[in-house]
Amino acid sequence: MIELLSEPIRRYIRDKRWEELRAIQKHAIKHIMESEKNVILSSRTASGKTEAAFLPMLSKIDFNKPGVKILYISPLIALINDQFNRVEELCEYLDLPVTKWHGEAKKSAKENLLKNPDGVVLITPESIEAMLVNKEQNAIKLFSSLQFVVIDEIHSFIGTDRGMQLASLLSRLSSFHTSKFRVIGLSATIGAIAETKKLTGDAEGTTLLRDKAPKEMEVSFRYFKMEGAELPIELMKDLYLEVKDNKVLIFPNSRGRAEEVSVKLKKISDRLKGHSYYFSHHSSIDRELREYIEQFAKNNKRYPFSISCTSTLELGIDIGSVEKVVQIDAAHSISSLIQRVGRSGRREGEKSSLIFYATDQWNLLQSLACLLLFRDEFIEPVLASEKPYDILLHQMLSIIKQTNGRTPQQLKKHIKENYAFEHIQEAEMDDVIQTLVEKEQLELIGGELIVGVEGEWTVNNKDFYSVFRSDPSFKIIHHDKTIGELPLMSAFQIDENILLAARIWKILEIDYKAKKIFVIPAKDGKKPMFFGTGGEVHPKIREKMLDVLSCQQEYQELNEEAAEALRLLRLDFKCYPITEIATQRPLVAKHAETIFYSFQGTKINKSIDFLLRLQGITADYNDHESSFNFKANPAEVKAMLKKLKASTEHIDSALISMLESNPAVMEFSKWGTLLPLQYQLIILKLKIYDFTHTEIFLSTCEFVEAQDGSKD
DNA sequence: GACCTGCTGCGGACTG
Repeated sequence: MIELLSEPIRRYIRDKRWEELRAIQKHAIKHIMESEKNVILSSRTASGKTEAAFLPMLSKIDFNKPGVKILYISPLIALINDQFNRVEELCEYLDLPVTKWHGEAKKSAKENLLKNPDGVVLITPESIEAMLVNKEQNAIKLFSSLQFVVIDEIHSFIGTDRGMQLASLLSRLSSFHTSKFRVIGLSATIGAIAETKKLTGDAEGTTLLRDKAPKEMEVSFRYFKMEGAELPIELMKDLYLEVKDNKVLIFPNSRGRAEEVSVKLKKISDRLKGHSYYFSHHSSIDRELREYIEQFAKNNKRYPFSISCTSTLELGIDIGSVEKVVQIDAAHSISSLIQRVGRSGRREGEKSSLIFYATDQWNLLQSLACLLLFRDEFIEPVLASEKPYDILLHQMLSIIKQTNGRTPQQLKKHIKENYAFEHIQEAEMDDVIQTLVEKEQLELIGGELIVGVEGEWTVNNKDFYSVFRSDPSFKIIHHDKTIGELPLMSAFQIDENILLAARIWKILEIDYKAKKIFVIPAKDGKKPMFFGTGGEVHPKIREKMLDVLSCQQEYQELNEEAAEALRLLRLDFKCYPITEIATQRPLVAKHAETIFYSFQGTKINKSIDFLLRLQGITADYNDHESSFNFKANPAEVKAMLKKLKASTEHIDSALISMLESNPAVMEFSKWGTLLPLQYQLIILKLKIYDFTHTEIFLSTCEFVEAQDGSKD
């Protein structure tokens, strides 16, 4: 395969003394060198995907064409900085310049590139947006003869607003071109092949190359029942013994819990004279501090460490030799579990090691279901929206600013040529333009649309370039040093203690105007509170949970306490015999109450909850257990649930009045709040609810009641 | 019962 590569690249491989190319690299070289198609490369983390893409790309590019040759797009700045060194080392063999272009990159480097556009540019989607909006000329100068576009961690864009924005940006970049650039996508997990291919703009012209070679994995489950709000001390002691001599990542699912874990481990370690390398890593921790932790984990070979983190350490930079991954309570998705497991045993021949801690029966069941689906190679399928009206609105504003004004016809022509919006009709574009004019985001003057009075505020704000929302927060400061940022909330009080960056702090002073909180170290404290919107669990996970509950299979990975917890939960459901996992659901009568276990995904549960409220029926809905608790007998509950199906025709008007009375409902979509109500409705029904599958579920659902009749 | 991501241009003060 090496003979296909250019001489300088072969020299690079010789100098690196690689004995052999990896499987994904061989395939990538063949496909990139010998065809003109787009390519998606999928193989597990640390399998050399970056080289798999760059070795053949750099062999194939035409050096005689002017401008930047390869545009590498990454979802994270940290990843750009990490990849820069690898790509630069490779490009030195070709005398090809490599430039970082993101918000924190040096301005001088960007100016150099503009003077002499060439080589490889590493960029974020938001920086592309900013360049198009503010300096279209720069974008033309740099990017009008691109030969390759690389999208790293491509799965993180699929099915998201940011992915739609990226598709639109690629389409806008390609309009500067006379010839086509090829797209190369890189990922460790591909759950939605068709959607991933679509992101390139040419699904048919895209080949997926996948190396599925599995990694050996050791798994164990532990069970420690949590009473109250804090993790059980027994769990912490067990966890301490597990982590004290190893390099470990701990995923406890929330920032508050991450702080609780690192503070408590540190305390135990202090008492037992263990090491002190216990850290927390999440978005509220100051960037410099996070980088220090990443560098420590990456460069240190000798010392054990434990980093208690959120999804900040799921993607991106290689933090080196992690020996164990600990998951406390169920991960919210399989794809996230895959990324987390992939963080350990990254060296060739090393095993991955994964320990699950569950703090209640339902979390145990969900974790087990996730592991089984993971082994079945199931990944949540993600569907990109065919009608991303909110992203359309944002891109319309962006195009008008970029072009200094366009007639409505010209604007619509841009949109029609943009593959991100291929399913949106002209009449729908007219509606969005009209609402932008009504809200003075745009203004129609002399037949031309320009940025309106309100629009000036929108497009000239630095928050314009992203499609995701960011909330205001307070800086936490100790001795002029920023430790991190916490979301704005009234609960902050002087003398109160908070946990942040694996330490306890006492609040000295709050400066509301400057949004700063001054702190000093303290001895004891509580978790910081964070606000979230609630996780979304896929229906397949819930179905698997019901499957595990209904069968008699025993699992080697469960320790004694975990096995006992599962046995007891199975016992609770023993008299509700389920044989059809797809349709049968338990209806549990208890005293004067009846509990309906839907074993459905979060969207369907939310839809059922909404329909119940619409009927004026009160039921206590708990997504964690996927249950609805009614103050009624089973016969009444059955009748109520069957009747729900009939109420679906009133959904739209009910949702519209909800949007009218409470516009905050739409805040999950940054640009959606500017849309006309009927379009807000469509986005709401797609992103938060799923009435279509709810209706199917309710009409096929068979309620299973207690068989022995002994349950009252 | 959630998590994460990104950022221009300009004026003015300051540093070497």
